Amino acid sequence: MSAARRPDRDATRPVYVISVAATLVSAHPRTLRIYEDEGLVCPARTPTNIRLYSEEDIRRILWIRHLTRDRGVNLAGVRTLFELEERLGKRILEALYDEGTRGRGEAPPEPGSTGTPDGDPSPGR
Amino acid sequence: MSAARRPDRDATRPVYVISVAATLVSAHPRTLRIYEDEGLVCPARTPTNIRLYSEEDIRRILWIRHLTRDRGVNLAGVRTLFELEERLGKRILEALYDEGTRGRGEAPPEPGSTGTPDGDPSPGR
DNA sequence: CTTATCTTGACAACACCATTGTCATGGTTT
DNA sequence: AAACCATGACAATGGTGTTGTCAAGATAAG
Repeated sequence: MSAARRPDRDATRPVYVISVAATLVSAHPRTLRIYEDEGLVCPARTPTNIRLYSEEDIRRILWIRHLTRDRGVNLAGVRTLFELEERLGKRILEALYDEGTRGRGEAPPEPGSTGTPDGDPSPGR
Repeated sequence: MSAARRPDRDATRPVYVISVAATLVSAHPRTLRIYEDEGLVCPARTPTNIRLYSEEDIRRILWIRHLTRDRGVNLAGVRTLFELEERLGKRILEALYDEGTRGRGEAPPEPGSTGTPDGDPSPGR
């Protein structure tokens, strides 16, 4: 217990540099910078301007990858969905997964496929 | 029993053939057929298989036009947004509009009641 | 110091998508 | 008969997503 009081395990703590983050989400570092330019993810920076991604950032990117690759949504659509979620203050995206897994075996929750232990990109383990 | 609410003014009543509907939303009839193929709109059909669009269909198409043209969302994104809205059973898309109007005390969603002849949820045209 | 990795910015290739448009053949409406 | 609709096919245009590279400079770690 008391894991919630350990900042070194905080999901918001920035830890991964861009090359590691890119590996975690099976994307090119170039792609991650584009996501940032598009305002879809905002990794922290070291005092010397180096990007550091947190676990939350990774999960957010995995959502982007799922929406774009599995559902064919473009970045503008992802931005709209994120904006909607923030505006409603709810995890509305989870509703998409309930449908995907229950409706039919169309979209299994497995966006990553390069040995990533994380099979669930939904924010909220 | 019949016509208790003047069905001739029901927003769900199919009235417009495709050429008229296309004019109303400033799109090509070809585009409207694509929307239907993509499952984004489902106009009624006459017994002889002619498409007839209702006011609700028109408004739905205007949402598609707004999302695609003004926000750059692709059809897959529109489908996801519609799916999310249907799954949550709320008019979540209206939350996107508050951003454009910047009005906090916007008119509350009033489902089921189409008392106003024109709610005009469509983008400024 | 040397090496590897990071930064921004630009350029580009590849495949895919949205929209409009046309053509053809045939059914429907007026 | 004329005008419209249905389906299906084909294509052109412009845009997007992703990856990739090259450059020049800053930073981290050996």
